[in-house]
Amino acid sequence: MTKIKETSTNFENKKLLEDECLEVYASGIIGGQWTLAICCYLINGKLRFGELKKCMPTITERMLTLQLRKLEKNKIITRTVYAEVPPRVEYELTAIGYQLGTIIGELEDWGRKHKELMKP
Amino acid sequence: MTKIKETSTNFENKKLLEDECLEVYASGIIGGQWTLAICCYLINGKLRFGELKKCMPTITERMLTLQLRKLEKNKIITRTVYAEVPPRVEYELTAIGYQLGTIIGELEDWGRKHKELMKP
DNA sequence: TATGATACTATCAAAAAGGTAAGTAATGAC
DNA sequence: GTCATTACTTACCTTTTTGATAGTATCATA
Repeated sequence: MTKIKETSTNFENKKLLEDECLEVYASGIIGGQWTLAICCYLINGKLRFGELKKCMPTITERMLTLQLRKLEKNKIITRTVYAEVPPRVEYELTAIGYQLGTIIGELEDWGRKHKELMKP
Repeated sequence: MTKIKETSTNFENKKLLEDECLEVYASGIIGGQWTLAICCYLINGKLRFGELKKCMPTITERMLTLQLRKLEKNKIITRTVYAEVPPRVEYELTAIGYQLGTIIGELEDWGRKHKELMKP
């Protein structure tokens, strides 16, 4: 998750697919390794950087930052900085972010069924 | 998409997240670059390898094979080989595969809204 | 005998994603 | 003056995913 090379075949392919396939487009936005997890925690209300980190003890600060930036850029969350020391920054889902709730619920149900199916 | 290193931190992190978060688990299964697209085409009925390829002209045969194998391993699709020459292989969604229909629909709706929102 | 169709495999290289570790800025508490 | 706190940033490295290209098997047809 650094800069992407806008000349790669990979980049072209992604763009083409997302252009003609809204579900691929959507999954590209919420599809990062930690993205959905972050949204899950935020769906219960805003959280600070450090609180999110505590929710996901294995994420590195770098990754958390990158994911949050990406989510912010995609208008899934808002970022509010309070001019205090030490700094306080709060993250909250936007309207369209909260609308992921349904999808998250569906994924959860489907995931449960699927996991059950794969058990034996 | 070849063999994974089961000792990497990355692998550990994924496993942990998927263990405690069913939506992350689910998104891991349908989250590949071409996975959802394949499912979308299959949702209208079974297709042959070559037909899928025609649906997605930019996918390489290697990638298509890899994705189909992964989907098969995860019991999202079935693979039927007919003993003919030249060979004929058909892919079809399983029951749990077809149940992705709801999620795909939701993703589509959300994607449309989101795309609209990002326009200006 | 050569060609074509189909559904793959096998290598190798490139790109993207993720991890490690160290450093920064501001300020209040000690 | 040193330390702790918080939310990062930076540089570098490893792992994972994806792409490019060429090759395989089988038989029917030309």
